[in-house]
Amino acid sequence: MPTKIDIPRKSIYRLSIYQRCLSKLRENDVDTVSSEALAKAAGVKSTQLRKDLAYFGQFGTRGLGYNVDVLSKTISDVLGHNRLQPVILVGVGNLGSALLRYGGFRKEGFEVVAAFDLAPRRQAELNIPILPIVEMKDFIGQHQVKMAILTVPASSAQNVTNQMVEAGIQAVLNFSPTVLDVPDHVVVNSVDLAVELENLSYFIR
Amino acid sequence: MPTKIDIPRKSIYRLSIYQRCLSKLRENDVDTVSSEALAKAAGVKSTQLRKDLAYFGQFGTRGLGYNVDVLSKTISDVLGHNRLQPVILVGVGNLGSALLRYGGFRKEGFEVVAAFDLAPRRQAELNIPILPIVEMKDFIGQHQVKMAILTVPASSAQNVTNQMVEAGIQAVLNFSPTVLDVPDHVVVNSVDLAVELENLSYFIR
DNA sequence: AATTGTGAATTGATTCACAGCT
DNA sequence: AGCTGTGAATCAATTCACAATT
Repeated sequence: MPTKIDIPRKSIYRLSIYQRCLSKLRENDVDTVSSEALAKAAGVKSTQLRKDLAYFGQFGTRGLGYNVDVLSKTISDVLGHNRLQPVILVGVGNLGSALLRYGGFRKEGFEVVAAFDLAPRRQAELNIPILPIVEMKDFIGQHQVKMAILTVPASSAQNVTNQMVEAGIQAVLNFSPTVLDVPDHVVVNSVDLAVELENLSYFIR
Repeated sequence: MPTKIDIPRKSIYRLSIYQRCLSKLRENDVDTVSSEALAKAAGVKSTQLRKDLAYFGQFGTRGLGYNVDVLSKTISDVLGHNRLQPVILVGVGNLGSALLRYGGFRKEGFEVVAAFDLAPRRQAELNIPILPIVEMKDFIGQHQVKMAILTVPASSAQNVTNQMVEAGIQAVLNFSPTVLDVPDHVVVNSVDLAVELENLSYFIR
């Protein structure tokens, strides 16, 4: 794992966006696209798109643009997003169970293989096991799970996170409204709905 | 509205985080806090916290720190987050109805006053009206709603957004996996779950 | 002629270092 | 003595400008 560390996280985010735009182009049987056009679809400047791609190599043809298939494949490779990645979800409340039903993850390459809760209730319509949280550590170890979605209340978020990290989780998508303290080798992305709303409300007159 | 435009959006985000940490301190009857301590709780450097606050004025006492109540009140004022802000939610699918049930918004100062869907089904357990989307424009106008949560499929997101903006919506919290095109006076914050996961997967070995 | 790829310039955000209060 | 507030310095990200390539 050589250079991963010094590529801006924002560039990685944007790669995912470019990827999505490329899929749309592919559906429409477009096979070549300029940085100008792709950047417009992704809502960024064309120079930024080119700089983002430059971190990983050269994929375009001057005078012509990018081959949609090639670029799409390349970005998939870079994002390491080729094999199905197993994920667990912890905290089967309102938000947690909605995300389980949502299911849009699978086609993006993620499979929620199990969910955990302090007091798991059977949910017939979901076809994944909902297990008591005491079994979480063993499960993570046995199934070599590296990613987790955290949808527990703020009060237990840090505690649950500690357990997950101890068991080997390396990446957490955190929906709990709290700041998580994790060791350096663990990555956390937080989505805080209240903060997003608050932020918006600042900008309206 | 003079200076709003040149304060970094990231600072505004962090204000919300500070606010949450302050609430926790208040619950514990702490009445003074240093920038060092508060910054630690928020997961940032103390100089950054002080710089963030400096955009709005001087609220601390040198040698002592900040008064928790005063600072909390001040941040509320800055965020314009004092009166209950009405919000609509559009797209009552899995994610949409989960957010409606979630309800954590109210205590943060936001009230979801109505939800809209192409084919609204009555949902007894929710005590807000779920209305057909054709009534959205009138509703926005009549109730002077300025904020919307968008949870429709990507394919209709832009179309629905155009209608909302025409009716007077000024801020959108977008969960649809697509880039929205809006006029300058409208703010969009996007939460893209698949992108967040993809981003994490890049950083695990 | 068109469009990429990239050093240089610019703009923006963070951190440092310390003067100024209490 | 301790801690805030802030100009200066550093670090990071974006945009410009244009040479290189098809």
